[in-house]
Amino acid sequence: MLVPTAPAAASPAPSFLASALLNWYPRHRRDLPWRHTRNPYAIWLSEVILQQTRVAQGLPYYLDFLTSYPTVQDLAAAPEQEVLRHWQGLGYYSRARNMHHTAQQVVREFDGQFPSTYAGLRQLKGVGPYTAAAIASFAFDEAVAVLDGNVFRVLARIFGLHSDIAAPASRKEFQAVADQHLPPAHAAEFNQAIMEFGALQCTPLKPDCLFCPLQSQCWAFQHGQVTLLPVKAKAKAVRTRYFHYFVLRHGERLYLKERPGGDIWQGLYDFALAETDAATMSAAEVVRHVEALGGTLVTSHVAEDRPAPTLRHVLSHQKLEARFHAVELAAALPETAARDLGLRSYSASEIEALPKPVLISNYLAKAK
DNA sequence: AACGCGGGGTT
DNA sequence: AACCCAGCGTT
Repeated sequence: MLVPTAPAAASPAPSFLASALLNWYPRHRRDLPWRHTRNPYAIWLSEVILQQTRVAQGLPYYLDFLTSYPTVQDLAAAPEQEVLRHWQGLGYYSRARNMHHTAQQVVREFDGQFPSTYAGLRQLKGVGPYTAAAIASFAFDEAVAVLDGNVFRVLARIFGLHSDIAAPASRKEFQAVADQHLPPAHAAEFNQAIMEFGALQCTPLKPDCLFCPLQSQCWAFQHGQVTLLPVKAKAKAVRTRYFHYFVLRHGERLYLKERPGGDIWQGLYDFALAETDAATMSAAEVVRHVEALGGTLVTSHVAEDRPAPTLRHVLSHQKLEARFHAVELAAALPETAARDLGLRSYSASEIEALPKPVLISNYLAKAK
């Protein structure tokens, strides 16, 4: 513990950055629902939803989750599949699985109370450095600076920091600067302000430097390097994958399958799948695959004249080209074979209730 | 330190 | 088409 050389009651003068941001924030802040609460559960919910997600995209999910699960006990008591269904369309589904796990842990081990410190929050699954700092400051006024994409960008420009923000080693440098400028008595306000400033004023492209209150003190503006900062390593090229889905129908029911771990969309449901290195698949090969699944086709061939509908789906790290081969079965799949393959038949209303990737939702909406 | 993990909006 | 978003967990 450092012993202050000045009287303990005297707080240091706020930095120019803190002064400017704390003046700017109340004039420009958006009115967002999670800014009206000090409830750690609601704040945690909003922060997990907003990881790598824009406010506009996350807002309806936040409202739905608070309505469906008003308390951490409600969330903990829900089946994981139902939680994933509510999360459907938000992406990065491990967030939902971790959130559900953490809700159960908070109820079981902490009597429903969230840890009230950064270090305590950091122990929770799905709560990393950013989210722990956000909850600790917003809900408990702990003096710890948040570091997210906005903060990296603002600090890089204001102070002319040229370290690659994609490199984990840069975090220490940026965290030190952020902590240095954080006014301990206004931690929550400062954290909200610097992120909002990054989101609205100091934007990635075409920042509003003309009307920026920090213009004269901004290293990047003064040196004409606003467009060059922050420095960020380019993401590696995305790979293309070719999915061939077999949409097996028997009567009014379709066969679906829960996706395993180790790939995209863990815990969500899609159809029987063959991944190949070719975009197309011959009718004969479709028949072969279906028969390998134990399926008996109504007709021995698949119509060649009606090509399988193709949907392209872009993820940040993969490009998917998916063909949907619709097949009518003459009989239900053999029980044991279906179970070994993880395939089960579902009615339309059951399918509606299953968590599904957007790609599958899009196909079902289109095929209707 | 590097990598995998979604989906959507903006330019 | 490229970039980015209130990041985190695993290896």
